[in-house]
Order: sequence, then C-alpha cells, then structure tokens
Amino acid sequence: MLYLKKYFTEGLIQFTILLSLIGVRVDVDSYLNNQLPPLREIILGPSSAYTQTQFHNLRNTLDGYGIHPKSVDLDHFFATRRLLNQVRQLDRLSVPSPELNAWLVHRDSETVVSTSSQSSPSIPLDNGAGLEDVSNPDATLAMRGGSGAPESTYNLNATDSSLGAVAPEGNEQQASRDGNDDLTKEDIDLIDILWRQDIDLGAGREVFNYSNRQKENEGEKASPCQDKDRTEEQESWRNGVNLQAAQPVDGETGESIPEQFQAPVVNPEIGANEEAPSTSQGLSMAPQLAPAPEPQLDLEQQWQDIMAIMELQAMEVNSTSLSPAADGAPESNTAGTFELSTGATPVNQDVSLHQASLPSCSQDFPQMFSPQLGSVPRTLMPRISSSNSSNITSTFGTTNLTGLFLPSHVNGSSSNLTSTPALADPFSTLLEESMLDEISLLDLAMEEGFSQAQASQLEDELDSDSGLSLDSSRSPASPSSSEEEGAVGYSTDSEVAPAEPEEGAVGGHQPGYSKLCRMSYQDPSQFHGLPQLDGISHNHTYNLPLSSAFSEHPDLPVPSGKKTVRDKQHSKLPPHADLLDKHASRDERRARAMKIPFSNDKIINLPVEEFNELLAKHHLSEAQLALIRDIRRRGKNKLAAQNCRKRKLDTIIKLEQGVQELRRDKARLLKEKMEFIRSLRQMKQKMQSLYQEVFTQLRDEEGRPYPPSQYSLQYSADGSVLIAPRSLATAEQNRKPEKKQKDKKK
DNA sequence: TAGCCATGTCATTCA
DNA sequence: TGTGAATGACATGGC
Repeated sequence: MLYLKKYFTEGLIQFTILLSLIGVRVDVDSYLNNQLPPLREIILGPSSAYTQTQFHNLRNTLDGYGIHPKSVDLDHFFATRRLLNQVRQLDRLSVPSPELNAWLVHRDSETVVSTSSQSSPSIPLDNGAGLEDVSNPDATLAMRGGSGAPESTYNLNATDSSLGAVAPEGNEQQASRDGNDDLTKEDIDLIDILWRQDIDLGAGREVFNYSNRQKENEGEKASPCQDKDRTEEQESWRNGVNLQAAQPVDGETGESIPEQFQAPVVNPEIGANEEAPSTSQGLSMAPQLAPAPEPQLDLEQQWQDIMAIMELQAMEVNSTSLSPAADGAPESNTAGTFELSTGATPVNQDVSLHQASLPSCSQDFPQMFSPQLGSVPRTLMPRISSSNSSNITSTFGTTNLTGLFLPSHVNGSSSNLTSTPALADPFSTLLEESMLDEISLLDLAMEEGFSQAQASQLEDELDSDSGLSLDSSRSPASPSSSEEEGAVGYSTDSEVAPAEPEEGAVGGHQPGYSKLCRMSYQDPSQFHGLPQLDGISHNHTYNLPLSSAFSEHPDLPVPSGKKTVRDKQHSKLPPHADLLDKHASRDERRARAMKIPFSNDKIINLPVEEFNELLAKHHLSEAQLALIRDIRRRGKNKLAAQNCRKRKLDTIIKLEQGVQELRRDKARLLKEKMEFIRSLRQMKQKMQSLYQEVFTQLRDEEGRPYPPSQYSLQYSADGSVLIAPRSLATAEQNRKPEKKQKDKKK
C-alpha cells in the first residue's frame, strides 16, 4: 500500500508538473489544506467513506488478489492511474474505440461524490487535475466573445485557467505565458492536442473551469447570476434530479458538452462518436483508446495484469450469468448499453469498468463501501445514487443500463431484449423468440436460484423434520429413542414436560439442548456463542410445547413474538402463575385443573405401551383418563397437522421447481429446434448451390446447356443423378402422393 | 373492520 | 380392534 501511495504521489507530482508546464499553477498544498479528499487521500491515505469501488462487478467475485477488489485504495489507484495515462497519452493520435471510462472523483463530505461521467455542473471534480466545471458556459462565451464558432475563437489562454489554475483570471494569461516560457516543443504539441480536444467540443476549457469553482468557493469574482444558477443546479442535484441527464458528450473526448455548445458542434468525428461514453473529467479519454506501446513501470505492468485478470473474471461472470446472447457476442452487450463506440475493439475493459461502477447506482451502493460507510450521512446517499444514475442517463440516454449491472431478474428482460441481435435469416424471428424465451427463463432461473436455495433449505428442514421426528435426533416418539433411554430415560422432550411443576409428578431436569432448541425456534441468534449448536438450524420444536420449556424457566424471556402481545395484555397478573397460564395451552390448563400427575408432553409423546404403563401406575378417575386421552389425541393430531402442512408446502415448492425445470427444458428444446431448422436451411442452400453448379455444367449432345426451366436433375434411388424434363419430373412427383394415398387406403 | 395467515382442533380415512 | 398418521374442514387469534 505504501508503494501504491508512493506511486500515486509520484504520479500526481508528474501530473502537477505537467500542468505547470502547461501554464497552470497547481498548488498542492492548497488542495490538501482545503480538505479536498482525493488528493489528500491519495497522498496521505484513504479516508473517504464515499469511495466508489470500481470493482463491484456483478458479484464481487474478485477475491484472492493482492489488492482486495473492494479496497478503496484501488479506486485511487484507478483514478490516478488513468489520469496519468491519459495525460501521458495525450500526445498520441487518438482513435476512437469502445472504451467506457468510469471515473471516480471525490469531494469533501459537504458536497457530492461523483463519478467521472457525471456532467452535472454542481459536481466539482477534485481529482487532482483540477479539471472541469461545466457550470459556467456563460463565462466561456464571454471569454470567447460570445462567438458561435468556438473552433475559430478558442482562447488558449482561457483554457489555461480551466486546467485547475487557481490564479485569478486576470493573471491567467500572464501565468500561462510564464508557464510557456519553459515549454519544449513536445510540451507545446501536447498542449495543442489537449486544447484540440476541447475545440472539438465546441467549448473552451474555460467551460469546465475548475478555477471558477475555486473562485466561487472563495467568494471571488463569481457573478450573482452564476451563483444563482449554480445553487439551483446544486439543489436539483441534491434532490436527485440531474438537470443535465440527457446532456450529450463528446464522442472523442468523452467530455460532457455543455448545452450551449451542443448545436455548434460540427466535428463529424464527434457526430460519429456521439454515443461515446462520457467522462466529465475533461481529460481526453481518446488517447487512451489507442494505447501505444510504451515503456511501463513494473507497477504499471502489475496493474495491467490485475486489470486483465479482473476483466477476465468480469467476462466470466457475464458469460455465465447473463443471457446466451452474450456468449461470444460482444454486440449483445453493446445493444443499448455498450454500443458506445466505433471500431471493433472489444469492450471487455469497458464492461468491467462499467460494471464496476454502476452497481453503485442503486441498491448495491451501500454494500459496496467499506464499513465506514455506515457513518456516511444519509443525506449524502441519495445524492450519490442520483449522481450515478443520472450519470448513466446522461451518457446513454434512456437506455436501461441497469440490466447489465443488476441481476437480470431485477431488470427483467428489457436489457436482454435490446441486446439480442437481429438475425437476418427468416428464422431469426423464431430464433429470437426462442432465445428470448430462454433468456427470460434464465432470468427466471436466476430468480429461482434464490428460491431454490430457500427451497432446499426448507426441504432440508422438511426432510429432517418429517413425521414425528421433528426433533429427529432425539424424538421421544422415536422407538429407538425410547428403547435406548427407557421409560425413565425418556429424557429429551419428555424431560421438558416435567418442567411444569404443577403438572409433572415425574421430575426431570431440563436439558440445555432441548431448552436451546426451544429457544432456537424463536431466536436462533441466541446460539452464536454455542459452536456445538452451529449445525442446529431446524425447527425441532413442534413436539415441545412452549409451556413446557418455559414453565421450568419462567425467568426466561418469552421467546415468541406472538406471545408477547398476550404477555403485554396480561402484564398485571402475578408473574409466575401468570406466565404459566399464559403459555399453557388449553389442554395444559385443563390438565392442571384436573391434577393430572404428568406432563402433557408425556401424555402425547410416550409410546402406547409406556403410556399405558404410566396410566396404570396412577390411580386416575374416568374424567382424568378421558382428558388424558383427549390430550394425547389432540396433541398427536396437532403434530400431524403441522407435518401435514409442511408437506403441503414442500409439495408446492417442489411443484414450482418442477415447473421451472420444465420451462427451462422447453426453452432449451426450442432453441435446439431453431438451431436444427437453421442448419437444415443452410444445408438446403448448399444443396441448391451444388445443384446449380452441376446443372450449369451439363451439356446436351450438341454442347448446349440445358435450360433450367425445362430440365431438372433427378436423384435416383441408387444414388445416381439423371437429368430429366421437368414435365416428366412433375408427373412423377404427382404419382407419388397418389401411391401413398393408395397405400394408406390399403 | 375485512382480509390474510398461522395454528389448533375435529372428523374421517387408511395402513 | 386399537393406534397412529394423514388430511380436509373449520375455528380462532394476531396482524
């Protein structure tokens, strides 16, 4: 980590030097002192709770690497690395390629966390480059004399101030000139390229002037009108409304184009790339798109390796979890989502990056942060979310991007629908339908993945709880159990029963296990400290009447939520008797009233023989005997009813699973059918072409070709091919159906 | 207060 | 024939 920090620091220093070469005065100390997290955190260490980790791709499957994917350090590494790369590569010819840069920028906690593509003017981009502020296009116009032709009137000096200069406007040109004094030709070329990026935008750099924000923050030279606009924008932003949600971006640079400059954009290249992803950083993403081989630091190489691995993993996740349309079909991802570029460069990196950043747009956001996020003011969260979501919207229009980053079942099939490439053949409709069907079913399967887990869990419970062996390991109703333990040793649940002092003539201790099982039914979390009970998650309490366990330990908290209401209602009663009454069933109360000398649990759960012995031991009245038999009958029936209901649920769940399975099978078979049809069609086409080829080469005795309208090739049964007049062939074909009909009649 | 749900109970059937 | 299990139907209470 220290190494990374050092690297960040070095990179930032390089970047700062570069900016100073351009003519921008960058005061690192002021950044640090002004409590701007990114620089400070990059250099001094991460402290931001708002860090958006870019590696939250789909399921956070990137474990096991040197840098944890969720490490906030990676974010800084990402941001800094990309900034540096892009700056370094600005002097190269840029070729648009499908790259989506997910920038991560930060601000102090007072304002907003933003991703790069966020073009909202209210988001300061304190990324260390001191880059853009798109909130002040008016100033740009003014500086350019309000020209509608920005290409021709671009003010280079004005651009200087946009690159993070904190010098007053009046000094900008001087500062720029001062800075240019030391420029080499290479630097100048680099600066020219930088400026051209914005010229292509039709906007000067001053549009993205970071210094404007600085000035505004300092209360210097900001016009009231600008303040008002900015305040409104910030408010709207805080309200989760991105006023510039549909703001276009420069396809070449990925920058957000201020609305004032959308019309004048005449650069055809921009038009061709108008769907390019947006990075509102103001730094060109284009140079990075054509990375020329250059000597890399070892760390860079390592970083590339990390990136490659992560991309592969992201692709794996995509290919396994998304629709089959995504299999080897990058365009499937691009449809409506990643169709952002020209050229055929794979979008793997883009995908991973995008996936890495976008989950934060919605519900995944809180989980993506470090535990410190818990301390993030809640008021910040909506802004974070809205910034990201609006970001997406601004970049991709109304396309439903979330489908790529949320589980497909969340997104439904919409993204899949858009991602299914159109097929040219006549079967495309059917095939598409089939594939879509399957896709939707795969979505269902993903849904089912969840329900299956639940179902299997429930199934396990059901299996283990089947029958009276709900407490399967120790069921008192189990003959084996009773045989092992004997009448006296009938000590599991039957031991619970004597816990009722009034009822139980047969004493017994309350085994902790049973007690805990009872409690586990109510609150499994109470057993976290009991490793021996880790494996106990089932509800084995059906044959453990609540009153039994509770009566022995009336000081125990009432575990049942349902009982609590009743508890409150009876809270004025004497504690012990009240609790006994409260948690005693009707039969238990009756048994107490009739002075039955043993517990209801015993009455219910003892095997017949032992039960009869127990009755024989005591001299009971007819009323008592009748009550005992009723208690036994009802108790057993109660358990039976519970088991019956569980079985019903189990059956329903299994049926649902069966339905899902059948649907998957149907989709798979349909897909296979379509593939067969397509294959058959291809074979027919091949056959037709071969037929034509052979036919055209045939000649009669005079060397003339046979007219296809009069002759055709006939295939005989022995495999030979004959040429015959079409009329003859037609007649033969007509005979065959007649023969078949005759055969059928026979 | 109606509706839903969980649970208990009864009656019945079956092995 | 007694017993237990299974299940439909109904009642009840909580939310």
